[in-house]
Amino acid sequence: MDIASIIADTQLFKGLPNDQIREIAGIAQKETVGRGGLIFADGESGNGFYIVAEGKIKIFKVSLEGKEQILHIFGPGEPFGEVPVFTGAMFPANAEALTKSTILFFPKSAFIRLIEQNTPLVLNMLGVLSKRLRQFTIQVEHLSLKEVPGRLAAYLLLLSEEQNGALALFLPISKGQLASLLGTIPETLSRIFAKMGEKGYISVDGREITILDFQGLEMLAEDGRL
Amino acid sequence: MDIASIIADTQLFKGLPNDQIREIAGIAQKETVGRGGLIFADGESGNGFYIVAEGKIKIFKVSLEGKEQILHIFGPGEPFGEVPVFTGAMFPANAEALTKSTILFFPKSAFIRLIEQNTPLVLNMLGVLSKRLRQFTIQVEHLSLKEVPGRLAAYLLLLSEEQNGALALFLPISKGQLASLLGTIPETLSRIFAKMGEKGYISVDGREITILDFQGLEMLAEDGRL
DNA sequence: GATATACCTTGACCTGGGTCAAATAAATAA
DNA sequence: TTATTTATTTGACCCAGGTCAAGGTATATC
Repeated sequence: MDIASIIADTQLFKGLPNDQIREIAGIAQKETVGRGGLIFADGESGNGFYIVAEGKIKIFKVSLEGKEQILHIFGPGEPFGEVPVFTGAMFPANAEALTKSTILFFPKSAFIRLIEQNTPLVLNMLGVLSKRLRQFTIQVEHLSLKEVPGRLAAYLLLLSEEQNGALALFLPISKGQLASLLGTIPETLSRIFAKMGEKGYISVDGREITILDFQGLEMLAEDGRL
Repeated sequence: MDIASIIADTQLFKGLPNDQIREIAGIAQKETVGRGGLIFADGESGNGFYIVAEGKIKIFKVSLEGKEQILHIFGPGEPFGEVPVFTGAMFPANAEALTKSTILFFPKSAFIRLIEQNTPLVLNMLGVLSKRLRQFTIQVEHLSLKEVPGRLAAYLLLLSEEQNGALALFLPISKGQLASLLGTIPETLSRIFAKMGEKGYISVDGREITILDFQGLEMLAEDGRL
């Protein structure tokens, strides 16, 4: 698959005329990373940003004790690592491939040159950043205003929504990764999955989750006591 | 003070030519809010964004049980409420004046028109959003990877840095607000202030904090055990 | 200056969820 | 398949920090 057709249906570049797309594709460099491969590290200086072409990339922080907190998991079409491009500062987190992945790298200088001539692109970029900002709002809200069962319930409802209302869900990431994404640890997540099963909210079979009590889950996500 | 001179030295509009500034000032509406006044509420649709001219505005979420989590506190020159302008979605949080404040409102339609003609403005806007994104990265990191003493230490160091290295600090917000900003409650914050005093890191007298052991605070902010 | 209204502190107590350890179960490699 | 690594679950235990309750101290209003 060539670069132009990959980027043509990303949030960031959609709606741009074909010649623009080709121009942008011209500055992108395709790269491959193996599972577990580090793409950039917290504190490194960035001279460009990325878009996922294939695979899954996690953005995360690590504490001194080695505990990890996932900030985002990005899939095909999603940009990441843009912060240094517009602030000049360092990457604020780490990026690592969760699976063997193909990514596109957009060098800062060439991209800034493009952006200076093109307003729809710029509005897309603003839209992407704003959406991400809103996601963070929700993440902070969950971390400090909800308990872990509430966060898990909210996550499952989000998954269901993404799969247009399906009740049979398949976790897109491992339970260990999910624990980190929810700001907890695998042991705790495991216990909560078990308890949500016992109480009849869901049934769990490996990565396959079936929602048995949608309304109940919604209540759990809201006021959170399991 | 007229609108043009207020906005001329904001992050967002600095560096723009004078006639541009005047044009932008033309679309802004000055408003006044009393202490405790609500500017917008979580879930409301936004048809514009704001810049603080005078006073202090807190952006926050509230849980069903009424616990509040401050996401940001913005002062003069700082924009807020921009997310709906670029996503079309609702405000993701509440905004309330902490003190009697003057704010400028920029209607969405007029602002989008401006942005479409002007690239330095657009790059400023991208810079502002990116910086805020980085702040959220840090906030999530603190909430899930640090304990409360570490967060407080990091906050005090940030304050010191903002007051170019001063060791005698004055809290810009009440301790209750600070508790919410750090993702905890006043009781816990109070105890931690007391303990940090006993251990000789700081001395506390109302809102006046003096840093006695800068290095110690840095260690506390890093690996966090008090 | 008195009275009301925040704001802050301290104590006693409890619980969500973390740590440590060990047993399975899956997944990947050989 | 078998071996080996990696992911998940379960149990026993513990502690940071939350809740509830009671004073204490500013700050504002009349």
